[in-house]
Amino acid sequence: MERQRRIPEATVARLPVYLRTLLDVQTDGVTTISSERLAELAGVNAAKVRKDLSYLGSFGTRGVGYDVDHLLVQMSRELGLTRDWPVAIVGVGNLGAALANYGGFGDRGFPVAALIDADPTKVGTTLGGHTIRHLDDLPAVVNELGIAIGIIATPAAGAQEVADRLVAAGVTSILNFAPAVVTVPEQATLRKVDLALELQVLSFYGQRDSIGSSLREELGVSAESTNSGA
Amino acid sequence: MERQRRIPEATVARLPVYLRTLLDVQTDGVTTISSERLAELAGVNAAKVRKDLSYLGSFGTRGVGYDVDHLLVQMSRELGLTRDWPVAIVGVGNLGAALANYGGFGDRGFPVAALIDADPTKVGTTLGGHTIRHLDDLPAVVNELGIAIGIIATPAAGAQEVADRLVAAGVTSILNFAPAVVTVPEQATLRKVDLALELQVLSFYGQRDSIGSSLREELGVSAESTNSGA
DNA sequence: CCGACCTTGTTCTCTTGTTCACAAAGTGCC
DNA sequence: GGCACTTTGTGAACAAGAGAACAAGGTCGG
Repeated sequence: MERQRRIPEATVARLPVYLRTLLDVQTDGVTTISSERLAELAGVNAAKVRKDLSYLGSFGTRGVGYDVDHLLVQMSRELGLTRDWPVAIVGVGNLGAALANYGGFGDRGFPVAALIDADPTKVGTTLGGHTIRHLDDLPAVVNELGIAIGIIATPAAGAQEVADRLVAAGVTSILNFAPAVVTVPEQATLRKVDLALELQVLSFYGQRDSIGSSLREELGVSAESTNSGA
Repeated sequence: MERQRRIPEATVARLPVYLRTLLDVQTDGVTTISSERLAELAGVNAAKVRKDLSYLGSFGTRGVGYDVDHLLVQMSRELGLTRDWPVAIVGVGNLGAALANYGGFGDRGFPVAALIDADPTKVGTTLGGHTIRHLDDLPAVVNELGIAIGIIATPAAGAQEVADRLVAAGVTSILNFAPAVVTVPEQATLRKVDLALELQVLSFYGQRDSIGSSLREELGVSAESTNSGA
């Protein structure tokens, strides 16, 4: 009987939410948690929680719930959080600098290990304890520091080239902040954070609501409406 | 024959990508574009592009393609980008300050109109041309400045309260950067940007790849692997 | 004016994801 | 030890989304 190790993408994206929730309740001294409670705290459906957790092969106890510590161990292991993943930030402009200074990464297993930029006037300067290296040095930097994840924080125009260079240097996990469509070969994993997109989506639903409410004002009808996201 | 005005959520999230792509090609002087080409530039499937665009009721011309200008007008209208959406950033820490200074919002119809914080030592100070106001002033600020969108950039602990206050003040579009689960009433729209989550998802797939490649090394097999996101 | 060619719009099928509902399994009181 | 109660794990129904395929509609050269 072979282990069914194919975790759906949607589930993978929820595991970090469960993880964070579990860390919270663990801090509060909770040792056991039901799918119902976890669902409530994580903002999802209880059945979904159970199904998601079942992919981990992690067993809860019927009539009781899940052991928080055990679940955390399983989940951390599955997510690969038992080791550090050194991150390189490419593009030290406004956003890149903010990310470099953020600091919220290191304690969570994603230490910022390198800052990269293509601007010669920036190269050599220091930020948050790191000397900015030139984009051309990327392969060396990746090698020296064991970079596992690349964060693209360049303007849109440079994003694809940076992605290509990252992949060429052996970095197969990339997080793109640039407002541009970037593609990577199948071996690599790319995720994106797109501020403008998020705002425009909000605009879309906001407009709906506005139309709705002005209509409602006119008609004197009570509200009812859209929800999405989180 | 009633207009079929229900645009799927997945489509809504792609419209901004098409929009950006179309603006790019428009700059290059392109006046007509086929679904095939648009799909290539936007990194999606051509059939998906056609289906998405058909929701706009926007007609292309068979044998020719879509008129870029016309498509842009339709799309901007549908996304509600014909007006400005003043944004309030709540939480002027590292991230909040970076967002305030970013500036990439204003020119795209999302002017940062207010900065809010709960820390009395920050209130009254100026950043990027805005005086930081106290969280308690939120209702007044929203009213005065016509705030349409709230960005939560506080620590996790304060996020839910800020969301509640935003909604209470009449802001129904919220973008949450705090690493916390936040819920809003149905009338409101919430979207989230979760750095830690993205990195952990990359970690998950990265680990797979690593396992895969060490396995491949051992076995001398050629590569094949996971891709997700963008 | 016709025919070859192109590209859209849409239907159909398949896959992925969500939710319900319930049997199986364990706890703890009496 | 047995029984009432709780909660998991999962099968099955349902919903949403992706992609292939193709007919309908339009262009353009001759």
